[in-house]
Amino acid sequence: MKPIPEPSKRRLVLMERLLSGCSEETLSSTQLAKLTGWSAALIRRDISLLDLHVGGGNGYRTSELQEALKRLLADSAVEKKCCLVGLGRMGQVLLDTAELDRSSFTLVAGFDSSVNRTEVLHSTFPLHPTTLLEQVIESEGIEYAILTVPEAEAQPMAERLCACGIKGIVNYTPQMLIVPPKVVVENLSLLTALELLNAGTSL
Amino acid sequence: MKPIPEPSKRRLVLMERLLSGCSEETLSSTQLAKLTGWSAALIRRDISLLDLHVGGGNGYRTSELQEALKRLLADSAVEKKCCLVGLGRMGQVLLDTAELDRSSFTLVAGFDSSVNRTEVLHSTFPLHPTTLLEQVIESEGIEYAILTVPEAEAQPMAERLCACGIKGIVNYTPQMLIVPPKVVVENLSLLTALELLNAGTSL
DNA sequence: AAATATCTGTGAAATTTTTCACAAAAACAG
DNA sequence: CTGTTTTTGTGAAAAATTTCACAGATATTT
Repeated sequence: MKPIPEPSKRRLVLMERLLSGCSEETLSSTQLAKLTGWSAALIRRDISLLDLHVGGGNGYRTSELQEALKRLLADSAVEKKCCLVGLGRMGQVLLDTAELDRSSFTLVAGFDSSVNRTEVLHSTFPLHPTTLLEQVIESEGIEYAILTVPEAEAQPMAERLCACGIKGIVNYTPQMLIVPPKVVVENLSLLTALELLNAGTSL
Repeated sequence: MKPIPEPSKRRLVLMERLLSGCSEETLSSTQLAKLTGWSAALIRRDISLLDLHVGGGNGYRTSELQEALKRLLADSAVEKKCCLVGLGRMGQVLLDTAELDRSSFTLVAGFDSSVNRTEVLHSTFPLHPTTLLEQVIESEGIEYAILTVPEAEAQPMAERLCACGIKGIVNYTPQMLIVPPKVVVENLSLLTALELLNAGTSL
């Protein structure tokens, strides 16, 4: 498949999120431009990556567009297994989040260095001590990790995750992770986000 | 001040985060390239935006570089006031996060539609019912909002925030927010992050 | 202090991304 | 069915970003 430009990927993901909360029957590139703030031409070129070919006339049928986006972005039917590493306050909130329910991502394991926590906490999927990290990730075929450990443990834990073949990490700590080129990281720390906001408004 | 390219901003923010957990005395562009995965030339051009002018020889002094980054990114000494909108499970975790402690961002108010919550929860800063949102934001001069309300309330709440002059929103909901061009949004939802990871590894 | 080695800062080239502009496709009206 | 309107999809131009390559600056060695 032809490679998709990095900026386009980010926009397509956001567009899919936009559509999931949109009630319009059809949407033209101009309408989408109004909603997103991106130019209509850019939106058309992004969507052209989906090979929809609706031609002219009315814009895109919302459901069709969203379906195509989901197909491209989440490989649709294929379930992607994820694990939660660190079951402190933040980890516990994510334990039973409904956010992934209608997606192709599934939480299948949680890890914490405190056996107390892994035994006391209640969850729909199994919780293990961190000692079993490598073993469980490999046997379950887990692809993505959600990192919610204390800042000081973030880098060492990232290294263990990379060593056992994880493909991507959602990093909730403010520490920037150093990982091999193959591994992708998305940073979700509050501090990083605020710095980006501030850079966006004032620079 | 000359405008900073969008991709550079994101890298500079991450570089600042990297340095905060780095023990080296000095760092050359080549070393930084190894750590970050970006090219050395790109790193030099990004850093040149800081007007450091260390010349040749050894690389950059880590502390000096970090200081310059902080100065550029967070406007250093000036405190930026933030508020937390939505005090559910996620909001409660952020209520007493230490993450912003050594930064120039300060949480100065929390809001929730349930008066029960605003009265029962304990915090170092005042918690208000959502009815007072506009009033408190304006009187306190709050610049940034952290949005942790249920998905269905995200868009209406974003509109209220924009209407009272907020400059940026950290969006913890998976819903993409529609905001005026002046307002900046950073999306921190788990689902969005996983979709981006997946797009990064497979497209 | 001269020679050598290392590294930054930056024009200029290369590449990537976005915008422009318009032909062709679809809807619709009379 | 013909003309009018709307809108997509996409070459080609423009703009933005990244890489190349090297002069010049700083450190180090002999």
